[in-house]
Amino acid sequence: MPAEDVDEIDREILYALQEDARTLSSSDIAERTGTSGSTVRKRIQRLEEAGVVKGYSAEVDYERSGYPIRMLLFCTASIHERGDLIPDILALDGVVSVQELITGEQNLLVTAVGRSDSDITPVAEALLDMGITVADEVLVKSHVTTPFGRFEEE
Amino acid sequence: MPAEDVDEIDREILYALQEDARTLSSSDIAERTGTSGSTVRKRIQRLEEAGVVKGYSAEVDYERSGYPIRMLLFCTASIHERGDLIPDILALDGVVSVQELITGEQNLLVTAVGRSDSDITPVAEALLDMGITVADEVLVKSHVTTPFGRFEEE
DNA sequence: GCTGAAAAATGATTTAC
DNA sequence: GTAAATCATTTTTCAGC
Repeated sequence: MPAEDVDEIDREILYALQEDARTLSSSDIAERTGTSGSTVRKRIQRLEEAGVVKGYSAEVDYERSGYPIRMLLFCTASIHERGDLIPDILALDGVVSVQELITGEQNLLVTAVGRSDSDITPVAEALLDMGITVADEVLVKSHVTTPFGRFEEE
Repeated sequence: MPAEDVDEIDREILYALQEDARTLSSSDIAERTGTSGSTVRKRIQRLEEAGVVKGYSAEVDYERSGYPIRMLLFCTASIHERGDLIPDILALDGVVSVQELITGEQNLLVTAVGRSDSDITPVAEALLDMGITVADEVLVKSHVTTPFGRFEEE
């Protein structure tokens, strides 16, 4: 499914599912798109199979669940190992996301959460053991996300 | 609901909901926790009301949906305006997340997506109009997240 | 606070158009 | 892409532990 095949109705479906992936039924979304529940159901299935929808996840406030520390680890990995290391990095306790960076000083950005700074130290050590240099650690105070659908003026 | 009141069963529920927030029913999760569907349902409600669960969202592969560019914008805002500006930043076309940074050179990290670099320019301009300095722009090649439950050895 | 069971409501699937 | 009928699930409610 090429990206061009994602049309306006698909974008509305994607937006709705980003707002509320658990409660909204296909029929609920159909009301917003002016289509039918059947159509929405088929389109969602197509979007899932195409990997446009990677999954559905609860947004957890880690701070309120006992993990108030959120740290960004800016790292450098050897460029030809970097991709292969990502699964191992994701498996480390506390790591919640990994991004490969193209421009900038470092080429990896690892985000980890913990109960205190001392939970982050093992992550940094494990990265070093993998041959990854941790160049900088930045503490995050707050983190908010928002759904994205389309650009308003096209 | 203080963070201490999130017990092991709650963490299992949170983990399950991070893995699949749309398909898993309370009864499905109950099987994994060794409790009943009724219990899981009540606990989910409690976690939602306490704000531990902020919402449920589809994880969209923006690249496959027509927005292949993902950019990190490292910014500096005046510290006493920063919090108030976040809703305005989130409202900008293409912005998908905003993080307040404590340590490091900059105090804001804005993530934006777009069809090309030229979609990011208006975001940077809008930030400047808000009095926010964009110090650095880093292009992201890939971005993966993973659920987090608890630290293995406590 | 947790459980289990019945009733009620809702969503998914199938089929045909 | 839509619509209707059927089928399967889930949520709700509540009595009981």
